[in-house]
Amino acid sequence: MNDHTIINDKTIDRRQKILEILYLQSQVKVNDLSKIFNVSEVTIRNDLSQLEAKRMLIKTRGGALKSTNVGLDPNLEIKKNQNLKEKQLIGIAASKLINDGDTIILDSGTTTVEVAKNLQRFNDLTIITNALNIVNELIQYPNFKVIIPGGILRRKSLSLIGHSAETTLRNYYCDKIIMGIDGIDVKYGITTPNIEEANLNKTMIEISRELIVVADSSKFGRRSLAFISKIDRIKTLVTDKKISDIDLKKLKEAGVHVIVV
Amino acid sequence: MNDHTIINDKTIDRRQKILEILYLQSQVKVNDLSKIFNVSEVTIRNDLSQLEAKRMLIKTRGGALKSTNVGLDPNLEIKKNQNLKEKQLIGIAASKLINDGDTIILDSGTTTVEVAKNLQRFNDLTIITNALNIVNELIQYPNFKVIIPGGILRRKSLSLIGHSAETTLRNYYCDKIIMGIDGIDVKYGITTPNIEEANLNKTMIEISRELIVVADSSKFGRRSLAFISKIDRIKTLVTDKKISDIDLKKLKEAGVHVIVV
DNA sequence: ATATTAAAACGTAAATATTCATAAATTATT
DNA sequence: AATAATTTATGAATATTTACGTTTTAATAT
Repeated sequence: MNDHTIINDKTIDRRQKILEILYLQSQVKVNDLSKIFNVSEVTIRNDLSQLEAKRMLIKTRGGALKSTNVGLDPNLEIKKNQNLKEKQLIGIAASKLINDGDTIILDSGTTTVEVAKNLQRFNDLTIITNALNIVNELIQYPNFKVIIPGGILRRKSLSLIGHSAETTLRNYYCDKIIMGIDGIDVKYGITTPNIEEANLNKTMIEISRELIVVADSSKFGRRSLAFISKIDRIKTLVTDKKISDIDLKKLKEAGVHVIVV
Repeated sequence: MNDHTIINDKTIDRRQKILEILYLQSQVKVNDLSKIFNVSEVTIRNDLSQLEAKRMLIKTRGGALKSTNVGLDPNLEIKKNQNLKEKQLIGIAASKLINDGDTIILDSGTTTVEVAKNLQRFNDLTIITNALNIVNELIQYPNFKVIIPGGILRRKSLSLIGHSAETTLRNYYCDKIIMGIDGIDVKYGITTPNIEEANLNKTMIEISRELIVVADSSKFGRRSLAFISKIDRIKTLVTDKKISDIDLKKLKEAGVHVIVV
């Protein structure tokens, strides 16, 4: 496959790269890796054994395959980017639903970050967000008014939650809310794993005229702990083309405008 | 680890340079650094351990990698920062004024960031801050309760200001506020260039039992636009040894406890 | 189909090299 | 003199390669 060698004497770094290659190509071979990193095959086997012991891959004869339960390991940055391309397309499409002058809420989440990255064309937006990684993106737009309701830091989602956040939010009324969610089920509605986050989301929806949901197709059929809203409250849903025909049909029946990218 | 470690100039310089090299090259090796700085590998390993404890890098066998910082803007750390060495020493000294269990306000500013970097030894702190770069540091301490009053983003200081911030703040009462300022004059008091920021600072002082000011010596004799407080409200001031004897004398006469690093 | 066989991949162990953690001794620094 | 910072020294842990015998695979002959 690839002849040229990467010079690298860092064991940990090599193992990280092995994982990256594995995630790009779904499988790796011992002899390939040996050539790529310019180390003996025994070393590569040793690497694969170590990684297998940490359940980050499954060894096979001649190489290794992706682990099935990698999703359980929160440290894997790689997984975060798995549907990145879909999320980027969704982000671009969702940004087109915004008009200059709008007041919008940008909810926390990796998909909504992609929306925040695509706001260059606007001159005048007021954006309310409780997610610090969204704020980080918004800093680049010098003219936007950025309002952070505040609250108690939730590290896992880098968002601010709690009673005071909800109280502050009720002082505002918005044109649109763009919300990322953890699960969407055409029957049960949209859900998220954290109860407090769900409460905040409910408040956000209440103070917004229009609910836009961004969700890649992997979120469909998934049902998380905390309920946020029924499907028919959604005005527009932006997702990718891997959505099933059945889901698509049911969404349209519920009056949801679906944009597929 | 020692709670009362005082770090000298050379060490701080070397560690800062290690970080700079790390950010330029994405990885550093123990043996390279040992040659570059002409110190033993044990010293370098010690440096890397200290920096890892502050979540500024990740140690690997043979060296270190960039921290997979989940925070907001890791590259800003290396940004040019005047009097950095003094501020680092002030930050370490000021952190010793905090007790486990305290509720404190950490104001925005480059010196207060240095305080936030030195809170490893605490198990239980509640920290109220309106500065996003401070929050960025606080993310690393999993047990601290971090409260952000919220407000409108002021990009220049990465802080949140406005009426709602002040309203929310008045719900709290704190043991200590650690405040960074722009100017301090023994006659006129402490000042800052932004009026809204000054208003917020006044509120912060009102809800705090104890005012601690951190200010490197370059701030003395400087008078900014907006007044924050008189000198005698300050309980403790932490500054560096370039402070003049006259200033030092007058501060002590006003009842301010001065810590010189 | 079944047996045979060569190539590929494997595991294991021994030898070597690196890197590490630790503690005691030494050298600044205050 | 006391505290920090650093170095030296040492044994432990980890990483890597080479070597060698075994197992698996897959192609070929029976």
